[in-house]
Amino acid sequence: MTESAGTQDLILDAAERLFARQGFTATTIKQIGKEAAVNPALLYYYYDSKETLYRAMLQRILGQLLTRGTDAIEGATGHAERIRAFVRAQVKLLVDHPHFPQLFVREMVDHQAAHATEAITNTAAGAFKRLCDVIVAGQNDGAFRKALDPRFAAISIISQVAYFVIARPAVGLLLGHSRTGPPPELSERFFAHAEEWALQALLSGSSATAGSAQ
Amino acid sequence: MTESAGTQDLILDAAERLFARQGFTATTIKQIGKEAAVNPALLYYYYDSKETLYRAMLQRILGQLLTRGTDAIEGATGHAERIRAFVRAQVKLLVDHPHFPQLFVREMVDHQAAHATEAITNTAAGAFKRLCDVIVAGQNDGAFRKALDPRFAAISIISQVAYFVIARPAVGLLLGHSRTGPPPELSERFFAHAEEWALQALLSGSSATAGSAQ
DNA sequence: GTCTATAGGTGGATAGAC
DNA sequence: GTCTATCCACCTATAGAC
Repeated sequence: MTESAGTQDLILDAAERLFARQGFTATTIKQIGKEAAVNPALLYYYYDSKETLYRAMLQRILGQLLTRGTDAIEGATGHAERIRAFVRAQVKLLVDHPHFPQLFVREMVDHQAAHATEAITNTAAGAFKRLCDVIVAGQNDGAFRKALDPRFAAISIISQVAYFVIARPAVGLLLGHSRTGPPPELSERFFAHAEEWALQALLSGSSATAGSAQ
Repeated sequence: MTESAGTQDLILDAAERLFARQGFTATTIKQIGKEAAVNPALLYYYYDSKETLYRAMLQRILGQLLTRGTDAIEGATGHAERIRAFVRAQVKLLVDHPHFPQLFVREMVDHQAAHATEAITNTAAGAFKRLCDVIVAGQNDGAFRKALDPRFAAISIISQVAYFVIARPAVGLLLGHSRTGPPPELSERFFAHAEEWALQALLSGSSATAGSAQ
């Protein structure tokens, strides 16, 4: 289909890189033009304004993420495996779209998710709800603790990997490395840990109640 | 001491609000002057540049956070209570300094924590290490699972509350509310959940191994 | 569709009066 | 210490040739 990437794709790709790295205000039209190797004035042929370009860029990446189902969950057998599959899918998504975490968090702090409201609402009705359903199913089968609020549990599960990639510089420093983040091998180990952690928090049958451990 | 807040404090307060809300580039000197009710040119009497002002503002809030110990941990008796105390201290810190999460995350994405490296390193040697020590102590006493990497466990614990406040608009939407975030009562319940979640993930004595739950 | 040239506006920063 | 006035650089956006 797109044998050679069209001019629009070049522009959107460049905009995605720069907006992710520098944010909306710090990124200039001229930078985007240079990064995309097209004339800056050309951006106004395709988009009405910088704001419009930003929205188009954001909608494109959000669309890519949404179409990408969480089918891995259904494929997995057993409650525990479904949870693991979800975490692995989350990791894969963030690894495949390295710009997403920064764009997402910028959209949070810069616009209170104003441009991503619809996408997040769809996520709430899609992937997030599926994770909640898996948790509820596990609770009904007695595998997972019934005292848990499934929505809260889902957020706790998501937060581990999300925070790890968003606060990458801090995590790097906390783990004794540099602000460029932990080395890949260590990240891999954390992601494996995240699966275990989520499962242990979910599983019923703990011999000690939370309040009694000394 | 500071009967009436000095001009510098007015400026730093205004800068803190605006930098947190809008970020470095989107915030102008004139806005800060207006917000602080002082003449914009006056900022250059106290600070060499916008960059210098930003750094002063950031160092001030980081200093406030660092001096604030995690003494609650030592005060608590029992491994479980120490974990709970840590999470509660984290929540209190973020509630008392509502600008901090946004400033922190902006420093991550905008500068890769370049201006916060020292503060984070101190955290790594302070509060974070204390949390790790509590986990190790619990492991040595057989209360907490020995298979856990204490540093990873600490990050998983921290991530829950951190992500909740950073991604507040998304969390609000996922929980069925608006992008202004979940209502206070719901946030309180999540923070209580976060304590339980962390403990259950830590506690040993789960009857099922993670891999065998069906 | 793509480029040149430039208008119009704003931002960071300074000079200098008070 | 605080304010007025202003300079210069740069940014978004447009007009118009090709």
